[in-house]
Amino acid sequence: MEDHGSPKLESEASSKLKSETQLSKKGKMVQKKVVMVRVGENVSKLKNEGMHSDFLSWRKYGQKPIKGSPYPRGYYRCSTGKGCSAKKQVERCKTDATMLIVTYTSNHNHPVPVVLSTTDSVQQPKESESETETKEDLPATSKVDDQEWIEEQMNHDLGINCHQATNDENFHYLRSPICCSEYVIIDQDDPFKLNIENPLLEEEPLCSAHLKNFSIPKPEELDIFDELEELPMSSTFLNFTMSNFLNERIPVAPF
DNA sequence: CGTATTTGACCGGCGC
DNA sequence: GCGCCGGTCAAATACG
Repeated sequence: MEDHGSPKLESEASSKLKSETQLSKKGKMVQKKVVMVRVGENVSKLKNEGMHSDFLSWRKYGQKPIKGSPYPRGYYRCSTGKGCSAKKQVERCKTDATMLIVTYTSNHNHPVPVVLSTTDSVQQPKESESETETKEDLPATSKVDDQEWIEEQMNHDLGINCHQATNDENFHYLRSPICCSEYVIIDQDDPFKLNIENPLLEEEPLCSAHLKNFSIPKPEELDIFDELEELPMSSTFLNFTMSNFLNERIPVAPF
């Protein structure tokens, strides 16, 4: 779809990922990771990054209105690797339109490109993941664009408050939710419940004040949110997604 | 023209 | 057993 002509001011502010393995309806153990991503007003702009915002190519194969939520849920399948069964679902939090709920299921059956900081290069993928990280599999369209865009966004939106991201070593952590505001761990059973109750939301993390400027949903913005195909993926989200999806490691910085 | 996205239809699981 | 709901498929459409 078309974006809404908004300037490149995407304002995702934070994300949090929870990963777990759970039994599917069929009794199979499936890995499921739920990420909440706080996005700002300009989510529509992110459409350009939506399909490869986590350095993978995601192909949308469905969208459904979800009971109890005013926003539809989008279904995406990894198209980076042939036959890759990795999927993700993207929906907007019914209680906070600025929050995106991204659920990852299945594993990638191909090397997952990681364009993270040098710190990530130290991390090793879990054996169970059966994934090897290389940067060779990067979609040509995302490799450069995302990096450039991420840096631009960080300098614009977060870097001011959270330090200037000027080198790779800082890259990862500077973009972490720890620095950059609200994030919520989603419970598989009732994500919205935790969204409301999570004390973290009330603690006003470091940069939340700044980020809230982007987070206050205005009526016209909510209209935009109705278009879930506009995938507001965040650079913060990228880092968490990639690092956790592969390594189950969340860098925790002291508050 | 090839590829990605949209969207209605279809299917299976679950609760009543 | 039936209806609801979530997830997937696939044809049509849009886009580069």
